[in-house]
Amino acid sequence: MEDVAERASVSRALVSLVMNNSPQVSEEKRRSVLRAARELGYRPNLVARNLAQQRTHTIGVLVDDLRNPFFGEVVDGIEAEAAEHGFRVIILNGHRDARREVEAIETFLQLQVEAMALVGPRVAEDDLGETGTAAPCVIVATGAAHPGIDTIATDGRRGSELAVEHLAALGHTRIVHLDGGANVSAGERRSGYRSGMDAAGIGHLIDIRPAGDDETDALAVIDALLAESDPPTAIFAFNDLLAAGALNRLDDAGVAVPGDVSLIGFDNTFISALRHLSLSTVNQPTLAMGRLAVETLLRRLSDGSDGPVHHTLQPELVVRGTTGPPRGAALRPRSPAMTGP
Amino acid sequence: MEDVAERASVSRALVSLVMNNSPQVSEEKRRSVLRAARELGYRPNLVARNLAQQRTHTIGVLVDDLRNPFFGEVVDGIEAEAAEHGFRVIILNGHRDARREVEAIETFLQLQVEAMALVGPRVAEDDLGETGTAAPCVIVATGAAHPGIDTIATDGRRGSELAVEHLAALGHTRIVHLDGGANVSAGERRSGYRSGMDAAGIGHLIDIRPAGDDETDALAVIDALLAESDPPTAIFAFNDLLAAGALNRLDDAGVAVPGDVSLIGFDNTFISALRHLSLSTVNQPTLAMGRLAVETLLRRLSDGSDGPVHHTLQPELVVRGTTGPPRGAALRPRSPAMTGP
DNA sequence: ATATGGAATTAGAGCGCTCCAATGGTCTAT
DNA sequence: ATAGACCATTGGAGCGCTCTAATTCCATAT
Repeated sequence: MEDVAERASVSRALVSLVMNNSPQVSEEKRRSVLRAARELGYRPNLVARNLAQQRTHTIGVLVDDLRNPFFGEVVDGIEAEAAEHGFRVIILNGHRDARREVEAIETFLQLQVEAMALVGPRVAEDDLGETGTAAPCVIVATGAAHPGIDTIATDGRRGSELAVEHLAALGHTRIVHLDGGANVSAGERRSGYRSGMDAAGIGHLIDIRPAGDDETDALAVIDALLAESDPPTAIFAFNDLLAAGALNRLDDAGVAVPGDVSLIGFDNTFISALRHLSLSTVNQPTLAMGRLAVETLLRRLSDGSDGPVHHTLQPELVVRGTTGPPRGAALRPRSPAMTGP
Repeated sequence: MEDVAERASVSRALVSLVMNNSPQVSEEKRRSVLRAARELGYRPNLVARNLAQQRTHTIGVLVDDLRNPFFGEVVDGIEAEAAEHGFRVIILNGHRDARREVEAIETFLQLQVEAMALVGPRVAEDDLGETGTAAPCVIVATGAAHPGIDTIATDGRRGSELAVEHLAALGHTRIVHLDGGANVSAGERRSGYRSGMDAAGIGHLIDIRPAGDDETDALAVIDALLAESDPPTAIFAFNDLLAAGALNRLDDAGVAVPGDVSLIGFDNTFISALRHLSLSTVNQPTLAMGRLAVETLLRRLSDGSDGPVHHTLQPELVVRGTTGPPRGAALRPRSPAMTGP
């Protein structure tokens, strides 16, 4: 910078003004500074600038798992919105591990990010400690478990209800839920399953099986289900990956989907849209979630307003090829109105 | 830091030594500094440290597309290796767009990263300009197109040959290649397809159809193929996503896979492993690629050695459920030795 | 001519840290 | 007792930039 100033025969301060394209610098000097900069291959040092400004214009984004396309979509939304407001985004990987998440958050703070978005974190609110308050922080996609922090989430309860309603409307009653296990969103979806079953008048048939959130987690549960004397006619899986795993296993076992058993997932990742899988599922508005996350952070940044804000977006049912009426449903009346001879 | 020093009644310099856990500080002072730091909630400012040290211990990783699980796996390898060598990794998203990639690289340089790994970049070598030299830089997964820069890649040519060999050995001759289009790796895989066909003695049947690198890119091509009078008995797709799209379409059209047509992809993403798709494919050692990328960068960092290095890893054939002998192959001799009555 | 205001430019302190050279202290060898 | 070696500790300059307040310059008003 020194060199640029000298070559353009101006002061360092002027170079700074030009680099931040301040309006109050004469066209003439601006040109000569820019030329000098180009000739010298000058590149502003953001580290120094950040230190001097005491601002980084940076939002830290913690992603639970880079392999899960769902998170990629949310991050796309975050980046788009951040860019529109002059913020840069840097991404750190949580590796599906609460400990590494805490490390990543600490790194963000040391790097002086101005705000953080945690996408699908696994860390419990208590383990966040004062960390959550050291900079504005929003949790995306795993809302319910974090009452004390701003959150953006799809209504997992409602989403589950939609899934169950759909299955019940098709005539299913033996509907099993493959539970998300340790995943933070599991509780919410489970409770939605419960209330959905109750609402459909089949609360006495509630049947929850611990599984997980990964395609491999489905194998054992499906095997167990198939071995039972009265296997379910429909399965509601915690998420798409789990559903995909279940589909594998059902297929292996020669069980027709949706002929013998209907299957529905959650998330509407592009995987479920692959027509060969053609998985019925519940959509989360990923892009909107990302954008809303940034809006929320910016609001916190401008006014240090009060209590935590929880945004809940509405899920949507996506019916594809893995759900249908139970075998023999055509013979059974589906509603009282159709009971006649 | 000032405050911590005062509270522990030592100098600022000593606090610095403790924070970098230098060995030459007495146990007593160390303790009291750490206690003071804890009590004050002191957190070192990495921005300041980076500026003072003129080092950031950071590697910038540019990812082509956060939605593609393949890249996530490579990044996992990069992070693991980087961490072992005391480097932090920050990730920027290229959004499948060469312009945004160049911006991201510029950002990395301004942020003073010490090295960069570009994972699956779309930018051409020429458009990188002096950028590639401003810091050690390695290109991962799209080797062939960048002769002037260090690269880590799977041998796409060999991988394609493996795929074609496999199909030919099953008895296929009408093998069509769905080309990757604008994707930088397309050329290499195409040429492997060619040489594979030649080697199998069916060079005269070479048939390349422009498609793309995304599941949606397959639709039109498959429709066109099926409408022809002599449709292929086997398809080799540029990558798994494209293959998945093709599978969708074939399925829709009532074409049995592998009964009527065999299908093989490239990348071995977890999608292909979903047993319901059960896509035969060519594996790339993603983790190893990531680790090797970092090793290469570190080597450049330590000795400013000479010309560009190109690491080529070996691909592996992964046979799953979408490839089999062509219909009626049992009736046709597969090799001269079996021609007898 | 002198004062007044505004715009363009600059000097210089300061951001939070590291690192060098210098300091004081303790120990051993002469 | 003195020199030398060695250790823990410290002062202060400096990393590359920004930002405030001060300065210069010019046009306009008095």
